[in-house]
Formats: sequence, C-alpha cells, structure tokens
Amino acid sequence: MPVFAPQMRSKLAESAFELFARRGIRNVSLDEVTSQAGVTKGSLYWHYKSKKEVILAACAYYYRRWQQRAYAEIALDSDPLGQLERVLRFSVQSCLFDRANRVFTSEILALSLQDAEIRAGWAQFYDTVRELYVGLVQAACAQGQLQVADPRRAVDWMLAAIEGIKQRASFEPEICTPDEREAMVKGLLRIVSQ
Amino acid sequence: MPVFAPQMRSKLAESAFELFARRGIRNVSLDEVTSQAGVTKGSLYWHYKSKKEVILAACAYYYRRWQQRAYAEIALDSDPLGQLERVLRFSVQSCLFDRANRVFTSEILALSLQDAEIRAGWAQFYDTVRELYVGLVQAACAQGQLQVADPRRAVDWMLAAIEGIKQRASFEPEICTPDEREAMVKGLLRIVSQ
DNA sequence: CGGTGGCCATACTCTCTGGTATAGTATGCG
DNA sequence: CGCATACTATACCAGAGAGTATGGCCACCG
Repeated sequence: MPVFAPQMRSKLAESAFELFARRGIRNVSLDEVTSQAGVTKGSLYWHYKSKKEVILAACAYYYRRWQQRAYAEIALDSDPLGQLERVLRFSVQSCLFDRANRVFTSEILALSLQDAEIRAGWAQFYDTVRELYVGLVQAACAQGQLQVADPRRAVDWMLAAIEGIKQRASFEPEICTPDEREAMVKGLLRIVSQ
Repeated sequence: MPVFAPQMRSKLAESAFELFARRGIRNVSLDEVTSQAGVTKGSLYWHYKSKKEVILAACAYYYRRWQQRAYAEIALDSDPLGQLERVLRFSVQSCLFDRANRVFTSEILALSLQDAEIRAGWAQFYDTVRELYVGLVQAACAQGQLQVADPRRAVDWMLAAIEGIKQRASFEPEICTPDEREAMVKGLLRIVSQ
C-alpha cells in the first residue's frame, strides 16, 4: 500500500491503458481503473481532474511505449535499410497480432474526431512516427540502399497502408500469420521504394 | 411487419445515421434520434428493440448509400479503367471532404472490435467493396489497360492505403484539396498497377 | 511534539439515458 | 358498428458512472 505518489500517477495511467486497450474506453469506468491500480476514486481524482485527463495520460503512456520499442528495434541493427525493415516488421506485427493496440488506437481515433486535445496529441505522435521513418528512408538513400525521389511522400503512402493493414486484421484473422507479415513488410518496402 | 408507416422505420435509421455521423454514436441518445425523426421513443422501440439494432440499421443505410453512389459513378463511364478511376476518386473524395463519413466509419470500427454483429456487417460490406474493385481491375486488365499480376492482392493494398488517407485527413486538413485528391488517385492507381 | 500538506478512502450526489409500461389513436376488416 | 392490429405519445424506472465532499493517515518540518 505504501506506493509513492509519482509512481501511482503513472500506475493509474498504465492501468487505464490496459483496460482501455482491452475493452474500449467508453466501456471502462474510472472505478475499474482505480481498482486495477489498487486504489480508489479519491486517489484518481487527486492525480487527474477528469476522465479526459486519464485518457490523455493513457495516450502518453502508449506513445512513449511505442517509441521505446521502435528505438529498441533500431538499436538491433546498424544498417539503415535493416533498421527500416525492423521497424516496419514491428509495426506490422503490432497491427496483426496485438489486439490491444488495435482497440486502443481505433478508440482514440474515434474520440479524436470529437475532441481537439486528443486529436492534437495523436497528430503529434503521428508526426514523430513519420519523421522517424523519413529519417530511416533518407539514411538508406544516402547509403545507396534505396532510391526514393520524395521520401516524405513515400513514407506517407507506407503509413497509410499500415493503417489499412491494421483494420483488415480485425476482420480477416486469417491474414494474421508470420508469412503474411513478411509479405506485408516486403510490400511496404516496395511501396516506399518507388 | 409494418403496414401503415413502413417509411418511419427507415426514417429513424436515416436520422440515426445523420446524428451518429456528426457527433459520434456514443454521444447521441435515442431521444435525439426520435426527435430528429419527428417521433418519440415509443415509436422507436416499436420498430427497433434496442439501440444496437438502431446502430445496425444506420450501418445498413450507410452501406446501401455507398454502393448506390459507387454504382452511379461507374455508370458515368463505359471504360473499365475510367470506371476504376471514378470510383477511386469518389472514395478519396469521401475520405478527404466528407467528415460525416470519417466520423461514422471510425465509430463503427471501434464498436466492431467489441461486437461481433457489427463486425460481421462491416466485414461483409468491406468484402463487397473489394469485389467491386477487383472486378474493375480485372476488366481493365482484360482490356489491356492495366497489367496486374494478382488483382486481389493489389486491391487489398489499395484499400489499405485508402483507409490511411481517411485517417490522415482528420489530422492534416491541409491535404484536403482537389489537387491532393488527384495526386492520391494517381498514387493509388500506381499502387494497384505495380 | 504539533501542525501542515500530500495522498488516499468512503460515502455521497446527480445527471444522463437505455429501456419499459401503458394508454391512446388511426386504419383496415368482417 | 365493433374489433383487432399497427403505430405513437407520455410517463416512468433503474442502473451506471462521472464527479464531489470530507475526513483520515502519514511524512516531514519547524
């Protein structure tokens, strides 16, 4: 029970994310979030002033975790093209096999259309993701591993396709196999390299 | 089966769709739906047995309307490639400029992850859309206007990219211009034909 | 040692909304 | 005319869940 306060704040955010990513934000009450974190509403409303702030905190948690994992993938390779492929594989993997990821992002997407703050947060995250990819593509070009006329535009197409893959995965579970994943990574590389 | 007011059932569905597509399903109460349709709750619960049924009816309304519009576009051209381009332009147009379309589809997408019936409905709709595109691509191939090794797979990539475009439009309003639209149609054609 | 403030629990309010019960009206039919 | 059936309006219930009021506990500081 003696959890230090700053930890409790992030623990609440993490609990919120996990529940939101499993059952959908609108289907999760704050009471469930607090009980998952081992506290009660009094604590939650001391750390956050509304449910929306909890949602934003869960978003921040998700964004940070995504970046950590992406950079971890990058660190496994020193070759720009290899790094690009690794991040792509990680992205596709998340879309195909990580249901929590799909649930959370689609919920946030729906909310973002009704709330400017949530939208701004997602837009910023999307931008960092894009810049990460653009950097990798440019590096691969500089090494002569890739030839892309307009990296930024190419990455936009690639990211668009990834979003579509994420959606398909929910309706066609049969595409959620390692083989398909590899085919998709290859297809994405083909999209980006032309 | 309704005899005297069969149109009220569809009017309720249409009202529901319009409100859902503007403010999000979760933010619209059935009282608002009925008042938009000019009736009260007693009538709604005679035609539908729950809110979920109203949502499914709104979905059916959306699906039918999409197909009507798509076929109207196709009817404007006799050339398969021209037809394909028209449907693509219509799709991109909807993604970029039709906010209601974006709101409704993202809401349904989020709900579909929690409800099998809504998911099945969307999956079926998605399938008809895919088959429509596949047919057009195959026809264009038969006429020698296009050369596609695997039409079904090519269409999958194209549809994936369209979904991504829809999402980007919400966060980057600057891409919502006729010029960008045309560039995207060209880009999609390139994706499908490679 | 006493007080102050950060942190959390308990108990409560209050509104919203999906759903129901029921009564009323209109239309077709025998 | 009378009755059944289709449809609509009114009034209500009950649960859920966001947010609040308040008090207690404990560490630290003076």
